[in-house]
Amino acid sequence: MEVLDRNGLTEREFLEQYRAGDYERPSVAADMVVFTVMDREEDNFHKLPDKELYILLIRRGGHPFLGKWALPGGFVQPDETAEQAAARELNEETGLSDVQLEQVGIFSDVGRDPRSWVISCSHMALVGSSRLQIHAGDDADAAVWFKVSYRLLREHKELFEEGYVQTWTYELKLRAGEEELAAILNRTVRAKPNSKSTVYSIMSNDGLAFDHAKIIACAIGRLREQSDDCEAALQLMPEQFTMTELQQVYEVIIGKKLHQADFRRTSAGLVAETGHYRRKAGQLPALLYRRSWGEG
Amino acid sequence: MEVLDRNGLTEREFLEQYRAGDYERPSVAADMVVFTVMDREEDNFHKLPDKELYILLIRRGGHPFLGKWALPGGFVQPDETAEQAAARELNEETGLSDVQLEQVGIFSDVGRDPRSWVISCSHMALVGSSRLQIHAGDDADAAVWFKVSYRLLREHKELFEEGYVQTWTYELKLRAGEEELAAILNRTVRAKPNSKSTVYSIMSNDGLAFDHAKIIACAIGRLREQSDDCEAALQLMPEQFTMTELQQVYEVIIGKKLHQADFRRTSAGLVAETGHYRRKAGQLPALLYRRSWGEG
DNA sequence: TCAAAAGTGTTAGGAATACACCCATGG
DNA sequence: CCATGGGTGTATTCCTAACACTTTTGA
Repeated sequence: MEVLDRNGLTEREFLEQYRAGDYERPSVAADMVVFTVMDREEDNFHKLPDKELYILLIRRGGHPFLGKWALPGGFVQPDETAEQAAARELNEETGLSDVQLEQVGIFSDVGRDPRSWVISCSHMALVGSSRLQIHAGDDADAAVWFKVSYRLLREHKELFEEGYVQTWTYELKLRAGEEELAAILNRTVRAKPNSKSTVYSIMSNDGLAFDHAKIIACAIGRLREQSDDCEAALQLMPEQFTMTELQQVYEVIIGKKLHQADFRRTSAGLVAETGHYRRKAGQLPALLYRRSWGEG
Repeated sequence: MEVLDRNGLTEREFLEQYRAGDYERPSVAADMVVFTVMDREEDNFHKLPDKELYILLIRRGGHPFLGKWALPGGFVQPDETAEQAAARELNEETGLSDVQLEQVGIFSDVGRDPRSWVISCSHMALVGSSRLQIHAGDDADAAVWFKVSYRLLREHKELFEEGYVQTWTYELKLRAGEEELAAILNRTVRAKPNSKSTVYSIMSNDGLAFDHAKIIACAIGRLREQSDDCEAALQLMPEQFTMTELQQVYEVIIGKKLHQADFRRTSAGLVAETGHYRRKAGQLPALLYRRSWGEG
């Protein structure tokens, strides 16, 4: 059935004569916060290596922010979705494919890119360290893993008659060799009877390009809050692992310690015994587990 | 300190000579799913009016999708964030301001707009029905509240060696007077050892423009899952309300019934008694409550 | 010998859930 | 009178956090 618009055109005729308006359009970048967890060297022969959270950054080779560090990413092209663009960029830069990408959000602050109008469509990904070594070095001249430290400095809450304003101040520190980047971020929640909004803002920033400190903070926040079970941790594990290793990775992700017995109980449904054991100096042999898709 | 790039330019010199590349750029639309809860007429003098969930749609007056219904929204402009654009559009179309806007996500499927490359940056908002009547009619010639029905039709899970695929099929029905829109949507989760992704897809669609059925489904899903307390419901309430009213609104949002005594216990910390009573025919007078920011 | 991890068991407290009541109202 | 909501009390189940304890290993 042909429907005519006010100019008497059918939809097909309309589309044929359609020319995109010449108003201004933004570039849309797909940026990525790629997380991994790696071991720290340990001296004590008894202790298992501690796990630490890392993200991938790339040193900028041109203006603006020349020499600063930025999230990997690139521009979305007309023949792909934002997710596909992120996956493509990740593959080009690290050789990785088949990783879970999750949207973090849109970052569209005015002036966030001094060159021109660029909106960032940010994603996060979790990549197991066992998969990393395979592809290291591709485009990795300037791509470096930075150890993440993200901690709450202070919290402030002010009550008003009709709501409240609560501010959390975080310190973000990223370290790789000599390089040390730091930023202070505020997360502000403004609650009124009919609205409640969360806003991140950068208070200080040393070494990170654009508003990427904000994107990283959002991603870490998301990582911590969304992980109510160890789903996320399981994505970072190799095929076989001990329960303690899984727990360590999970603890690094959510940023707090758990009790061993309880962790084993709650995550029992997500893993299965392999029957093999891992032997380590000075300790009891540990049963190796694998991911299980049991009856979920 | 002046850093020079490979062309010997300072950052300032670089930015002065910078011209945006002439590769293709998308238009970025800020679309909105505006929810409200309204009463249904009741015949029984004893019963309180039932609450029902509504969303706001606008009839398209031009190609493409002429005559179909679409989410309110508009294009993001260079001097505003995506959030601000959504707030501005909402204000222009309904007169509402000061509402909570939350990001639902980016929708960038290739070909989602037949005219040209348009990416939708979607938000959702909760608006109390008491605030609606004030501003009705502004631009509301074509803006209509549709009653929402969103229910699970079937669920399917298939296990593989290395993961599983789980699909939920939902029926989305929107009704306003004679107008009835319907869509069938699939939510598919693909889990593999190192990735887990959720994808929505439209199986059938009668009356909704673009991929807006998908956006609506995402927003409803978000609404239901995120609401672990009645925070969201409180945003829809007028200044004073009875606990039963609050419970009704909350039940409509999450799509299930709760027990009265338990609801009162769990939400006790979020409200405070006003001391006033509401009298209704055939019932005990009910204590009116207001929102409270107590010691949260 | 001993620090550290592997592994199992028990307990107390709190939240969620389910019922079971009684009260007041006005068509 | 009585359907309906207003409001309170209480038993039960479930989950979680916290603690306690034993075993094994190799430098």
